[in-house]
Amino acid sequence: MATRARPGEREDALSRARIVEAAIEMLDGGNELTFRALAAQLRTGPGAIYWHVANKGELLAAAADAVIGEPQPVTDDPALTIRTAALEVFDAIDAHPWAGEQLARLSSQPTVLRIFERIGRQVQALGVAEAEQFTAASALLNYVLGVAGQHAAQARSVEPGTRRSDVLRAASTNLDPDRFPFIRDVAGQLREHDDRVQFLAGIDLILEGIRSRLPDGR
Amino acid sequence: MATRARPGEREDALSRARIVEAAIEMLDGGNELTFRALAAQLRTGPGAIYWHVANKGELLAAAADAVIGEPQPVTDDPALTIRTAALEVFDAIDAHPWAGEQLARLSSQPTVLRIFERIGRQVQALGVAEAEQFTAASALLNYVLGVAGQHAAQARSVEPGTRRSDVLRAASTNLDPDRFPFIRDVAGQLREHDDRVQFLAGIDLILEGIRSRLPDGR
DNA sequence: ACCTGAACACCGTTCAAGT
DNA sequence: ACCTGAACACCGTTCAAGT
Repeated sequence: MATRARPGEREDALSRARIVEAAIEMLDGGNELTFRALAAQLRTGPGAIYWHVANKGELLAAAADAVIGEPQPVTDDPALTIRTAALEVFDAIDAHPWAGEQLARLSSQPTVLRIFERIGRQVQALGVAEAEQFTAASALLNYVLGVAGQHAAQARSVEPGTRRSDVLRAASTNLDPDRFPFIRDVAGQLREHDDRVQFLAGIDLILEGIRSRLPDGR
Repeated sequence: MATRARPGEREDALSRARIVEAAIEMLDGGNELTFRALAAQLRTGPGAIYWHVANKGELLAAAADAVIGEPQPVTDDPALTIRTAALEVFDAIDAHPWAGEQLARLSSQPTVLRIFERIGRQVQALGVAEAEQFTAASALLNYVLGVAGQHAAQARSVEPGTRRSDVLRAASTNLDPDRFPFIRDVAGQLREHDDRVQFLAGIDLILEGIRSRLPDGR
């Protein structure tokens, strides 16, 4: 049996890490995650995976968690750190849209809590009053998760690389302009648009809301 | 055959409206939407449904759309209208968490575009500069969709009626306090918390960010 | 302890056949 | 035009049996 073993690639035993890695590869390839296909890829039976992973949901969560990554070091500018953290998440879901879908449908899972923690600490560093910290951090988190979900939805429905503004412009063409005047207007304005820049603009807007409530100025 | 026909309830022919209605009933009951179960409920075969609905995704989208509802009349206070519109969405996803999941994973679908349009028009009415309108409306929309997804995720994983703050407090107990100091802090502060009030506080925070950029003062 | 793969209990969807 | 329901091509998950 000619198993094409690439040089330096030992035929490791099955492990949670290898399973998650193979799952990520599969999802990144645009394929649906299936225990049968995954087992075939790992040259084993579907039952073997269940020794290392409880079920499909856990595997998807683990794959998303692996792809979101560990936090970057903080800077001494809390707002900058928040922007950086948010962009990290954006870049991760941009590279792995399926992870964006997971993020949006996971609640209080380690991955989301880690993002929340990271944002929350910087909210504290900004000097937000105790009573407002939860609101501020939640607003940022929910915005990020909302974008994650929309980004994933788009990746599913259009060709990769299509910008949100293009989708919106296309959608607005099919819309009754009398019922959707705003979308018509705004779609026209959106000539040059970068989803990443747009995402950051939203973060900055929320940060401005947070700042305007700060006890002392800035 | 004793079909228990309630008085005044004619045994209508199958229709898209009846199918969507039955689907909503099924989802509200906490059951998974299945073509077989739905067909049984409608006393027909699964194939019959396909004459009126293209596939499961379309049916879920139609059910979510039906449940989000038509916009309320606008007031002459744009901020108030935005708050009202946001609360309408929150109340709908609170009553039908499965619809929240759909919202979060649908992009540029009529339902989401309708919410976006509603928000966007009020953003214009607030006097936001043209170049900022898309950012402002997107920030609000993505926040709403993020909450929708989280709310749905929670409804799936805990008993109905559990508040986000309780989930967070429970989660924080299992968390390493050294790695999650913020969540630990904030979970402690969250004694009396209403998810609906909390949701609105986030909307107000973003609105404040929008206002702080207004050309003229308020 | 870990792996195998057949088997179980489902799915969404199609389609020939009916009315 | 609309409905029926068997059939197709899958799923996730379990579990007896192996090593």
